[in-house]
Amino acid sequence: MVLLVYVALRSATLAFDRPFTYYVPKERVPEAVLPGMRVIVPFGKGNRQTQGIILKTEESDRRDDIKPVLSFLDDEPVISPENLRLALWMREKYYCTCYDAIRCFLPPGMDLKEKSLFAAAENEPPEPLPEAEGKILSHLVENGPQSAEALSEAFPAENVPLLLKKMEKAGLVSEQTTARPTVSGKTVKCVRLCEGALERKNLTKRQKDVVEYLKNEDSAAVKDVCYYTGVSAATLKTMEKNGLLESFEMEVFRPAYLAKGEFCPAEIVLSEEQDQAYKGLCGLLDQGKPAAALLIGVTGSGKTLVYMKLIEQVLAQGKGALVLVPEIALTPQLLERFYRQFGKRVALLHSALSAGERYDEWKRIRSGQADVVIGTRLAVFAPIPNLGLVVLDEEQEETYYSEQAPKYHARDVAKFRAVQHDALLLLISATPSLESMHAAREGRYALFTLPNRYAGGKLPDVSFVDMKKELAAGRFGAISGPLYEALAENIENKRQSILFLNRRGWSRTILCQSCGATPTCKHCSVAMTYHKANRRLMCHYCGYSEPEPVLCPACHSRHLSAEGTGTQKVAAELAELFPGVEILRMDADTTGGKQSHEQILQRFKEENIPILLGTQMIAKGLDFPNVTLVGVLDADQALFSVDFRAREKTFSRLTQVVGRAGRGDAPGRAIIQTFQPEHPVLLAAAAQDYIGFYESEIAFRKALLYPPFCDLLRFTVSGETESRAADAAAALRSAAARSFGEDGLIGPAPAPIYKVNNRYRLHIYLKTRENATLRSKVSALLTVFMADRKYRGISFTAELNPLD
DNA sequence: AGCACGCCGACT
DNA sequence: GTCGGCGTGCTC
Repeated sequence: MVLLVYVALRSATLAFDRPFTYYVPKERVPEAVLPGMRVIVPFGKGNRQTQGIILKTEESDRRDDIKPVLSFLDDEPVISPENLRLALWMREKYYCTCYDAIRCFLPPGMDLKEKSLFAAAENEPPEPLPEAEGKILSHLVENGPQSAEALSEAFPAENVPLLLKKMEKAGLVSEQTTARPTVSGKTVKCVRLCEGALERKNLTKRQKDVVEYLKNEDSAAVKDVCYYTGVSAATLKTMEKNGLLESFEMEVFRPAYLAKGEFCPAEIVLSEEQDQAYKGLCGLLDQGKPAAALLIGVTGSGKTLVYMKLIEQVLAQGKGALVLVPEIALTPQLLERFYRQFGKRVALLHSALSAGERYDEWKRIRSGQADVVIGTRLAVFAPIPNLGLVVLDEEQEETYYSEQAPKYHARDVAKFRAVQHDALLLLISATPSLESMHAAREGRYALFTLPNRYAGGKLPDVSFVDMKKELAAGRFGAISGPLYEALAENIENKRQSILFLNRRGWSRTILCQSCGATPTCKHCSVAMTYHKANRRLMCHYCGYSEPEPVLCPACHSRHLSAEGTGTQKVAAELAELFPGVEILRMDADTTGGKQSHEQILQRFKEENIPILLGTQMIAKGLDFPNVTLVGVLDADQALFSVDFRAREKTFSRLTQVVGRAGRGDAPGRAIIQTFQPEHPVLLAAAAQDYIGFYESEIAFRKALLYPPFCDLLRFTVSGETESRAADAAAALRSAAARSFGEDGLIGPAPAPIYKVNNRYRLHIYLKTRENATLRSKVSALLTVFMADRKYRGISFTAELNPLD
């Protein structure tokens, strides 16, 4: 009898991702061999060592060709059996490999990357040794074990991989695989110039740029040098080798917003309305079976208090709570409140933490020391042993959807976990997603509403300015007449105003004044973003960058200007309209380096600066009592999108923005500039009429069969050659038609951003209903195409209900 | 994906 | 005669 383990491999791809069986040797084995432990196993013809996770163990007397586990990386599981089950569910739902799903549950330092080193063997080499092999051997003796890459670099003239294989067979070298963390700790790699580097001749153009940059800097982080000079890290490595640079590790410090509040819990007192919601939610909590609830509360209705009190209840029951927020950097006040109320029981998880910090928090959570976990979407995987409550604040936010594999939605994962633990899932929003509200209407979620602002605060008066009329009256500026009046009045009264550009990002680009051309990325079909800090054009899709052009690349005109969301332009206009009035700008230029969001907002609050100008990014979670005017400069931007969620997004953003005014005792007002003042979505947002918006939008979705009335499955096909990608997509469509029928099948069509990173991308959509049969058919389809040699270099992915 | 095996062309 | 090209098949 032997102990067999079924292992999910890190190096597996979707095309052959299945459990592989290994036997457990008798020696050097932990006391108990359990699912969830990491192991190193030999894989493939060459028995290259790879990491895996044990999914299942089994006693057996099988004696066929099974390989042994080489080593165990843990003496206890790093992932619980429930979470292992959740990972398997994710694999099926998100069409990712098993290990991709498991990786989500591990702190980054625990996802080990295999690295193999070659060492010279002990035994004497035979005398007639080919010259190349001799060179490598003495190099290994002198410098110790080396990776194949390092050896290739040292001997560029030789075919190193081949030689190594030969030498290994001959017993001249041995390969050792070690597992190393993929991320290092809290340090950052820096470089400085070596002495005499300035006098050195024969430098390449790139090297000269680096020297030029470092001359003034003393030392700088590698990633900064790359950013500002546009060279790659490889260039710096070469320079280090040539004695131009020296590198060292420098400690990095915690970001300021992690400053923790004092622990001084206070009794949470609820208003009658809040208390009603609270009591209802407590009822769901106590019934000992999974429950889901949707809490709708207008901005400023005190939703946070309700769930904080609920968390106290959960903790009293000896269970843990998980709170997800869309973006940690925008919620410093919330964090402070949590630390004040729950002290050391709070753990924080988000991607800006260093690997070490994340690991520390992970351990505190797993051991039960921290049982109130707050974080962004990745916190949904926190190893809370006894989960009682999961809260998704601002549940409609897109940041809960992961853009990288596995492309999960934190809401779905949270739902699964809540069911597993008999816990309560609480979704919170002023403007819930159509999906969630629909579920509430159908009775799948309990529904609670907080219709009034806390402490009697009133919603702002909202008025529209028709920009068509402004244009007709010969006013072409970004600030309309009525908005100007209102701003002037507010300045007069020493009140504060916030102006929003209703756009998503805050990028700027270069526009030629002569021919209207905009530089686009060489590798992607998108406009390059202008970065003032390094005076370069950068592509946000592939990272390519080039210096700011002097001449228009299309017509060679000298008349180039920076264009974009235009906060800068609007700021200039405001400065002209209101001479001497300070205007605080929050955009890519002002938040890039030293000044964070939080610092700008703090200045705005403390120094009572009259006007804050930014994109809608800044609308989240702000609470400034002295802000009595909110202006939206271009409300209809997003409405023109082809995306069927465009109306929903616009409504949600605008509602949020309008809610920023009048949070104190003074009444607030909002002025919305638009070319379509009669647009129903804008009218509904102005009235903060979520239900009205919901009713009309849900009718639309039903009529045209969009989610939540169907599931939208999207295949993405991409490849480096346009025609091959198109052929593959056409073939996939035919195959899809054979397995699902022609009904509801759309495409292939080029993706909205057709080319990314030199890959042409096509989409195929399928309007369907998701179930186990569909999932397995989709998996089978992907597997067939990915394994097909004809489509080498073409990638195939599938996503359910993507958000873009 | 990565790796070995295998069957054909151009070199010592 | 061998080195090495990349087509094919498999991975416990």
